[in-house]
Amino acid sequence: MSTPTGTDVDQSDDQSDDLAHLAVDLRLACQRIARRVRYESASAEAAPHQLSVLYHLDKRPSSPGELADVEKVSPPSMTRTVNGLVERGYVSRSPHPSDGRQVVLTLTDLGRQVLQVSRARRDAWMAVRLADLPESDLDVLRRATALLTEVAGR
Amino acid sequence: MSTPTGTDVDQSDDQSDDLAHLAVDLRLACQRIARRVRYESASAEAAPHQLSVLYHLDKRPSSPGELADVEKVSPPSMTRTVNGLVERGYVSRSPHPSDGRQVVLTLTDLGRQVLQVSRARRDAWMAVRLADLPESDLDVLRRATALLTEVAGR
DNA sequence: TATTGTTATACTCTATAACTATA
DNA sequence: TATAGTTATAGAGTATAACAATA
Repeated sequence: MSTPTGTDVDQSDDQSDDLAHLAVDLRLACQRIARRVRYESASAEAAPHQLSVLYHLDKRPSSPGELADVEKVSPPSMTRTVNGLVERGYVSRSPHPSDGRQVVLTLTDLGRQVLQVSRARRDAWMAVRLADLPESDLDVLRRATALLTEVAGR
Repeated sequence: MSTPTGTDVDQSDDQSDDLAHLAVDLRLACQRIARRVRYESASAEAAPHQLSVLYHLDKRPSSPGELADVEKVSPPSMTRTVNGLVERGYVSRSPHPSDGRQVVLTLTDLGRQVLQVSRARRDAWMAVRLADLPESDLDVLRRATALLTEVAGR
């Protein structure tokens, strides 16, 4: 009763050819990576949810409503987040050219700098770890990346 | 200016043999998986951080302090989380046999049930997706899982 | 009347500091 | 005096409801 099926993943797992076991192990591995990355890329300049908005605005200027949709957050929450970014000078508000109700949010140069620093620090962690691996392992990870992206997308 | 270095990962990436590119793509893939899993396994019975504690207690009874360490959370936060779990009847407090200062937290039968349901729902999502893949892909993912676990652990 | 965005208010999770009990 | 845990208090982030401005 106290040692159920799929939890004991930390130990070496001889029976990992089972699909369910792979699902559990793979999920755990991805979650650990995500957690580490989040931890390693923590930034004094901007919190994770703020960075996420900056990343989006780097792709294109957007309205608060669009950001709320994309980030799966309520409009008031996004207003609050955006306020913080505007106060710090990372984002600027401007009126929508044709629709007076809307607001256009744009990344400032300072915001772009913050993004660049954060991006560098975040990716450095993973890159350093990959650098230790032999080419054969890297190849496995390359193919796995494509598969994981597929799996996550559906 | 608005299309910097490492962001354009969503597009097909012909030059993905580059280590830095792999780092970015792999990170993104893991983050997407983690996000999806979190979304898919959301439970009315217990919030993510509560489930995380239940998972740990399923491995072995622990003290609040140990849980706070493992979960990288402050002791007061863990007290609060544990209180919620005790109130719901998922966890029971008992005195430490030799050290009167410590408290031993144990998963109750009800807690184990909650865990089981959550686990089933969470893993179902990933397992269903993996079931579609050919054996060769599964093999890649098996090897990648081991590598990712290694990478995340260091 | 519908939509976009903001303000008002409340709830949850988190943290630091102070306190109690035991070692 | 140091350690384990809790309580007190405050600070982020989020949500729903109500409101203002525009379409």
